[in-house]
Amino acid sequence: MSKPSIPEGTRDFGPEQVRKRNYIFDTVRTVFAKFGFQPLETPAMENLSTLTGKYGDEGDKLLFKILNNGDYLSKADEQALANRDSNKLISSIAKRGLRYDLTVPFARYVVMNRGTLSFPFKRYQVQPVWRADRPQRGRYREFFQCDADVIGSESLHYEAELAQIYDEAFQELKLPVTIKINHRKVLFGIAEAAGIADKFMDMTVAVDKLDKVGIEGVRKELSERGISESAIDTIEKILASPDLSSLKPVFANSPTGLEGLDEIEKVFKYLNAAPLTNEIQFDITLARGLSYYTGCIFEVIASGIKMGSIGGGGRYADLTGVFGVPGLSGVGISFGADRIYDVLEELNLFPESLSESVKLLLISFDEPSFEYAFQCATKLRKLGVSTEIYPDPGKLKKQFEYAAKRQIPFVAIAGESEMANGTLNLKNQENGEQQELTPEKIAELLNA
RNA sequence: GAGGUUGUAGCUCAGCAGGUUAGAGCGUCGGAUUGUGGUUCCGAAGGUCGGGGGUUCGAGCCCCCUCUUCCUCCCCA
Repeated sequence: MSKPSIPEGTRDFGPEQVRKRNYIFDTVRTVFAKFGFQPLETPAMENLSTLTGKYGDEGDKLLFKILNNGDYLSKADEQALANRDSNKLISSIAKRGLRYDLTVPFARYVVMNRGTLSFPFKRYQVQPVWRADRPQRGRYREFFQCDADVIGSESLHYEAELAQIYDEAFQELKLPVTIKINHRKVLFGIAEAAGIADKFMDMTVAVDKLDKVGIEGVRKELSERGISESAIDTIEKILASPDLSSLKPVFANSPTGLEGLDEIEKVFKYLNAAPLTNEIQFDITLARGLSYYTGCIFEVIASGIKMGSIGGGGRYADLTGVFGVPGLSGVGISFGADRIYDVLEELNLFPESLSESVKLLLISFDEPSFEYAFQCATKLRKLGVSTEIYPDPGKLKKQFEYAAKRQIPFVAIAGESEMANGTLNLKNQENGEQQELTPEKIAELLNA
């Protein structure tokens, strides 16, 4: 028997970690609810047909597939098996997969329940997703996303509201961030202005790396992707003027690009009326999520720390279309809870109060006083005090040490004299003050 | 998925061209202290040296495979 282990890229969460994670989830959920989003949960596994083809070729590779139950090989594609063609074999031996994000399952849900939903439908969802990526810092194979999406409206004020949600949530978490915004039509506008609309994808992938590899790196990659020198020069010129108004003349011949600029301007107009705490900036190099985004796109970066994006989102004009219901435009954002956790931990931003679990520990000397303490514990819990009783009566030193290690703020001694008086000797572990009180008085004091 | 990297006590790490019973600090447990904690002192427990195979008289150390960690690419939260 070998030592037990857990799969690559997964983690256990101890009591302290769960408390901290819940702090993030609760914060985000509260903000979502305040903006009128309703909770939704979907299964960990989806039919593979729901998931494949939604995230691009890369995404399909990163999907976890679930092997069919039973004698799955009896129904396997003989030819694919003989040819060792894994890709072709999959559909015949796996019909389900683990969810890769929350947006596609949401779209699937909307389509299945379109008859009963009233639009625009706003939902939030906090659940784990799985990706067969190679794990790294801030990158896990199982991680939680906290999504808020609204489907069934093209109103740009939702883009502004989602930016406000980011702003408010990170303000609550005391984590300074930069919210980046761009528009896929603006990206398309660049390609159009450079006369390489057919190479739009290649251009976007390259341009996205500007802050990482610099302009020379981008030029090199554009060139490698078969884009002409003159087009590259145009692109460079556009990238060098990443100001909304200065882009308008450049996009004179790109109606799509102008449309994108207009939409971003409108979002900014809404936001100007109610300034955000965190910085929001237009970033013309921001690409992300090419699979289904069509309008505004967002990304959130934590300030002052090296970590990938901790949030992202955007508008997808027709995600439900692939499930047979076209014409429903949606927009949504996602919080990467695990990365936010890592950042908060590294910057020491979790509140102290999270470590406090039980408020009171009862300790005793012998069987009679233990029985008395047990009764007191029952009474105190009824009065709303989270109480624990030390299981082995006897040496006080040991029991006090337990309280100290567990960081329990109050200890109450149940001894002979206390038993006689119907009281407990309550000690404040922080300042050492001690007083003899009835359980009722103690509850009153600790609940205050 | 490609390349690199890491793995010794619960935790952080030592370890000698390959040479007998693998060490330290912290933590844990017991005692000094039989109604009072995070200090001090004393003592103890705890290791298939990630796992499997190989080379060797002999492997924690060398070779192969595998798992895991972190990193770069890809991509993303």
